[in-house]
Amino acid sequence: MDDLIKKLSNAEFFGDFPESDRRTLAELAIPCQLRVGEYICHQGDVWESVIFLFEGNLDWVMLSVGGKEHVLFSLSPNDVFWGHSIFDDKPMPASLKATENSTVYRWEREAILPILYRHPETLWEIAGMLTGTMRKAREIIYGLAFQPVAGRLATLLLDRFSVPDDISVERDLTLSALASRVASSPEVVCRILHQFQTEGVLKMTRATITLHDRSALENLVEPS
Amino acid sequence: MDDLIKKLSNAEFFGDFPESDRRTLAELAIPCQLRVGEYICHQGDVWESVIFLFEGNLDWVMLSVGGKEHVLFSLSPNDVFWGHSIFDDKPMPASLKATENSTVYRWEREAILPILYRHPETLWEIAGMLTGTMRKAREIIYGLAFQPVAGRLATLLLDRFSVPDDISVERDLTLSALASRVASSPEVVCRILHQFQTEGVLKMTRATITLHDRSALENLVEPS
DNA sequence: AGTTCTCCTTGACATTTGTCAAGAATTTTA
DNA sequence: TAAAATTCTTGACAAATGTCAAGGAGAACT
Repeated sequence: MDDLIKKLSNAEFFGDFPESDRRTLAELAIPCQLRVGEYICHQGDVWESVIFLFEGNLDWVMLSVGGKEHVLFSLSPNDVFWGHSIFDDKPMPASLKATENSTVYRWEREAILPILYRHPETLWEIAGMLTGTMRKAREIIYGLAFQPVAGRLATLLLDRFSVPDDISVERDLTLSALASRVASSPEVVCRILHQFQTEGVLKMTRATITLHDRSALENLVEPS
Repeated sequence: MDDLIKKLSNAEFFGDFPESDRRTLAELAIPCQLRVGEYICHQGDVWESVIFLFEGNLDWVMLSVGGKEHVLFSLSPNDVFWGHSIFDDKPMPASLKATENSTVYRWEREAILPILYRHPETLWEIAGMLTGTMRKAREIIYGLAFQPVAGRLATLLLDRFSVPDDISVERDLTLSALASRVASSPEVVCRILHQFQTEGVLKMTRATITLHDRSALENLVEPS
């Protein structure tokens, strides 16, 4: 409990609240334990909740009628996520799925609104956050509309290699997981990765990927 | 001027303001006349403005490095649009381009904020509107990630034929315009439309499209 | 150690989509 | 009305992507 209060002080929105409000928040929080693969919210449900990810990892996943999945982004520990339904009472446009065993604290709209009203400036922050999400969505649309799979994959890899001097990363995503992030199939992703290897851009083992030519990836993004 | 005040009373957000605030808004408004093809805001610019579309039509257009365009949505008369930069001071992710000669009223952030602060509930409405925009973005991503061009085109046509008993619509969009809305090329759109015609789904003349089989289009959307 | 399971890899092939080019049809402009 | 510009249409071809199938490699479990 005290642990939660401490963590909340570093969280978006709640970090600027006075200690007393954070305490109230912690008291009202509904804890949820999620196993890998479990969902905390389902596409199509009206879900008027806010969550704080204490530990673990959640993917924001779109499901197609045909059963395919597209992962738009992930939540990491300390992230706060506002269910769309809170703002407009409509069904959720995607699902939140645990990719690791996760600990989540959840608030219902009715529980959190009174606290929120005490801090009008938070609403402005929320607008900023929503705008940020729209920008992310725009990047995804840009990739899908203008870039081939190789370009989207390059973007994803560059994101993983974001620390400039860290040339090696663990292969923690399966080909299927990669595919569902670039809206393609595992086979195609496999081929493109090996093509990168053939071109000397990177080197793969079963456990890691080592980047040899960052600029080659950068040139692949938005080629012309 | 009085005309503007009257129109603002039917607009989102401002419609619930007291008359006096609408008057102030009208006084502060910066009028802009746009010719077809002109832009009111450019992708990449920091643009801290709100606009009210008095007359005409604006497209929200993404430009790729390669010079291609993707139209995400359009603004119609009476629509209010909040520049992203207002909320987070970052550059605009797309451009607003006039597709007809248009009359627009614009407010700078500094001008409109004081009025906004008098109506805190408006901030909640803004959050709802931003959420709606995110839902639209999600639909676009869904189409690009899971549906072939024919499916996206079917969606677009169904949208045009939204009035159930109106079987005929004007062809006011060129093939290029259609293509830039489904992220494809004019040739491909042309072919698919003719294919629809061959299948008896619709009939085209140079000026109109007549729908013969609505359910065929509906079945094309999210096929399996 | 052996079995089972998942994941990776690759080839072959079909389908979709993009692109170029050329000519016809139409509209706009002079 | 003639000329110019745009738009539509079609064929031919290339490139990208999806899909199926089969086998191999490694990890997990018993």
